[in-house]
Amino acid sequence: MPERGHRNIPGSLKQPLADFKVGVDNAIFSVDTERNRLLILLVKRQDEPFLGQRSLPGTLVRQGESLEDAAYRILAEKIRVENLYLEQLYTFGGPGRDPREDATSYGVRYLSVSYFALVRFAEAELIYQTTGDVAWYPIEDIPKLAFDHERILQYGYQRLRNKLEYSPIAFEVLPEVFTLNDLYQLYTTVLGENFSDYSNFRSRLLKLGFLCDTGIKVSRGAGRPASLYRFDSKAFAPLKDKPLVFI
Amino acid sequence: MPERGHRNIPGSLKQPLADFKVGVDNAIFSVDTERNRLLILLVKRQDEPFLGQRSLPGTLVRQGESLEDAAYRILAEKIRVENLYLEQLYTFGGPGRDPREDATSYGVRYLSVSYFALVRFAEAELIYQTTGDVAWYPIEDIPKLAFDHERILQYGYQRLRNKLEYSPIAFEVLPEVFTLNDLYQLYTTVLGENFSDYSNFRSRLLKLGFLCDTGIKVSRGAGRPASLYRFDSKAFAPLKDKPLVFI
DNA sequence: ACAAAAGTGTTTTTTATACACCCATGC
DNA sequence: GCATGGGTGTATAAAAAACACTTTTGT
Repeated sequence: MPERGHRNIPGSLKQPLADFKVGVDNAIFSVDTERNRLLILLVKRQDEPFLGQRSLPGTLVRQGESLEDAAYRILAEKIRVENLYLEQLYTFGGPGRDPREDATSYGVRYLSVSYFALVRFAEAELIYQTTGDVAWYPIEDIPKLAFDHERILQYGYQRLRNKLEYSPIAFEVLPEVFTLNDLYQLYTTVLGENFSDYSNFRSRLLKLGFLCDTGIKVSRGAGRPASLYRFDSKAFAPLKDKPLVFI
Repeated sequence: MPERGHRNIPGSLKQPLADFKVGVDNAIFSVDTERNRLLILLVKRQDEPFLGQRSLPGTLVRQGESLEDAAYRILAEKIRVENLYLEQLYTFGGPGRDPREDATSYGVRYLSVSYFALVRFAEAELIYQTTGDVAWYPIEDIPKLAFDHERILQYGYQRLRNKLEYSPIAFEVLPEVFTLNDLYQLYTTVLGENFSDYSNFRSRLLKLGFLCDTGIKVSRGAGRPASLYRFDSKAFAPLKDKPLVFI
């Protein structure tokens, strides 16, 4: 998703360097397996610009702070969570992406390094300053967002779907033990209903050998009780860096 | 490849914002199909810090210039090329990654947005200021690089191998028409000898249906003349966004 | 007993892998 | 005519996809 435009700057053989503030914006995803919904965390902006509008949780990088530090800091301000997966997403830095930039006088620029995160929904606890300033939104029902955050969100959604197919991020976000149906629900919620048959999904994953049956059965309403499984990261290690597909 | 460390800043509840200069560094790859070598473009630094040392071609972003603009600008300063593939790679921005930063006084920070590029070797023409300031280096024989550029290079190399497997970047970098052996050589050079049998590689690619035989034969020394093929981007379009593997 | 959810197995189709072999040219 | 690289085909193994069926629970 490259940034286009601005290929030619009028009359600038030795334009002076731009000064930047660097922001970090997080696309934090979560899967509500109960209601089968993919959720994204949005905040209501408390400052100008875009005051009152929704945006991804973001912050500006402070002195002495790394990009990832800043990503963790803003995450921790909005949500309490034990388990999460976080990685860098993309950097958006074209001129004019932030209204605080003065278009004419070449003032300070605002660059955004975006991060992608996946958190465990059940244990995630939102931190409110005022009610409604932080909330989960289902991915199919996103309001208009501040800045270029819709683009970041779409980019993150794409990343989530890709990652799910070839890396074990699902286990970062499921409880310690889970049923194979929990796992399947997570996949269907993100990738859609017809990504795979349950029984094929099941046998493929078990054959890979990094899910171990705890022997414990759990009954959820009617039907036969399901086995609880655990992700065995030791057994997974040799599969790392292999061309691996889960679905 | 997340950046670690600096999780806790001593006594900083409201540290002031950091000011940044933003650099763009390009990992520009090329494949010399004649000599079967994967090459990376390096420059000899003309300024402090790391004066005289090799580095990826990089530049600082100027006023009014987008990140991608800057990437194209520095590329165009070092190399003349008609066809290329370019995409953003990763952003490195931890404190202390550039010696120009004053570690104690919290001066301006230097952030690097890296770009990955693949260019057509045969038509790429290096632009010298002084002889030897720009040169191709085989990937197995890289000197010590300035800044954290070794890390960027490794990250780019990984990206190249991944991209080659599931996206048609090879055709951006091959001549307009090419033999299937040219294509195969390119793949083996980047991915290693035993990634696939030639005849299987061949039939898989032809079955995908986006390579069309021009009918023209070309003879290279001894042996039966080979057909020249052309990449048909129209025929490829429907395969886009499909889980597609070339090798 | 029967619906509901879990789990197993079987059949068919497709794809991957490893080769053997034929073809057209230069020398 | 034979070495050299180009190109085709086949036999086997493995994986993907579709789906029928059994098991164990709650009601």
